[in-house]
Amino acid sequence: MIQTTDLQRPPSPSSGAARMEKIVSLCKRRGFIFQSSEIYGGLNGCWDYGPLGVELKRNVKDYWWRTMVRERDDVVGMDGSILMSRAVWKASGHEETFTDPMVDCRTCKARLRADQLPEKHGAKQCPNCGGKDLTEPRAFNLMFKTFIGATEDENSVTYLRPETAQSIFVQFKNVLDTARKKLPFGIAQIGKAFRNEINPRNYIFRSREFEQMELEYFCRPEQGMELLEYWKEERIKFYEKIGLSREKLHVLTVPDSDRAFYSKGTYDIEYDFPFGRQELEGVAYRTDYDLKKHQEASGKSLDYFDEETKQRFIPHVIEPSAGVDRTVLALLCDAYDEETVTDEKGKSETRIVMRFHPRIAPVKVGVFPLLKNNEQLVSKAREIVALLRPQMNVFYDETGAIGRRYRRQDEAGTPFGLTVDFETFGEKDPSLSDTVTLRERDSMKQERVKIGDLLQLLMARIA
RNA sequence: GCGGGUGUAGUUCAAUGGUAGAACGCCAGCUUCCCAAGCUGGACACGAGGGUUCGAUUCCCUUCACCCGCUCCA
Repeated sequence: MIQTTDLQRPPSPSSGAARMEKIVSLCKRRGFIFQSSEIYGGLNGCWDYGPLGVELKRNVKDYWWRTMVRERDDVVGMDGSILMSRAVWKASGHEETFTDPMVDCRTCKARLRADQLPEKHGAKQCPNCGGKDLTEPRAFNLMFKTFIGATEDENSVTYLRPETAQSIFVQFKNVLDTARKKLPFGIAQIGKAFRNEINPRNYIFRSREFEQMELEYFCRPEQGMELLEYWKEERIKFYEKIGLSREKLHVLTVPDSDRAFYSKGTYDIEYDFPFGRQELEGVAYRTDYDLKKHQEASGKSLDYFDEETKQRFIPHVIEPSAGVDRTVLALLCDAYDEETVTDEKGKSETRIVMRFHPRIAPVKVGVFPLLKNNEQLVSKAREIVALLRPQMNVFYDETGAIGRRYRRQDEAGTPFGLTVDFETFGEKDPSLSDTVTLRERDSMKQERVKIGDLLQLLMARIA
């Protein structure tokens, strides 16, 4: 059998490592992402966003919020605290599930629950290989434990939230009472969550502090499966609209055996990262599990009364839960491109371009006076910056040759560049007065545009 | 957490048991400069701690971080 190139096949992790290194290097060099606490040697699993990274990330969150909350009648937002009563985590099952003492078998490397190890002749034994060389048991909980108040005792314990979802469930009644929504409706939230991962890996993909964009969409039980499909489709559209390649997006139907016991169906939306195909978002049908748990534990009714049918029941919920940082990483990986450009003299070089969709690009337009030592050029360029700045993120740059400034913006992923030159003042051709060069990032093509038309033209291309 | 690898400027690399070089990038200046041009000048690095040594960026130990493979992964 002849092996052919399969374009659908995810990239192999080995070839992806080199690509990831380039992306990581660019992110540092251009100010997208830095290692947390870097001057002290770094902190495992934590990352900081620099000037460009924070703009990119903010654009992702803003677009999510706009399309998931503001442009919909049936979704409202909230912003919960990161610290919550320990009772929340007891009720949700998080505290119990993740406090098992674990041991490692040094022989076969298996990780085992210390309380479930078989004993032989008084010694604990590995059920996999029979080995007796085991590490000391360690309490292993993915939640970061902390203490509230002055005393550090058992009564003051709580955790940093490992997911944002619980504050939505816990505030379900308050939102229902104040937002005057009828089923089906959703509550959305964007916020930080924390998990003490054993082994953070793959740059910002799995980190210990991360941000989630979650929607809990409440419905009648009989609507659940249909809405699960609906949200899966909506969420794929979202990733396409922020510019991710459709062919790198995949939907995994999570098999019954891998699903949480309370879930009646889960889809994972995956992306082909350079290090392999990995989850961006889970869309899970969580039934009435969460609200029921909190109703039981708190003793407060969390049911819904349907005026039309006179029925009282606990709503079911569909949860599209997306990772912000993972989405940013996917955008960075998708946008990164190298191309060979050859100038008139036949000299070839590599151009690195971040081909972000203009909608999420950190900077929308760069404005450049052709020369910085010419008062006329500089002040006109400043005027254009002032004109555009109220509507979009503009970057002004006057240092170095014009080509250099274009290339800098290529690496930042800025889709448009505007250059003020002597033609702007109609020196040679009066018909060109009050026009500037508009340079397009991806094609490097240039066109001449009237300053008066700039705002409208750029807004149309960015939207 | 286990095994392997790697830590030198912003980035990519070099050299060395005797106080670190380059390229690109960055900053300043000159040039009616449209795709990283040229010239001049400039700033910036041995991840951290300990040990051996007269002397350690170099050798050893520890630690931190990153990468790869396991493991883990609501």
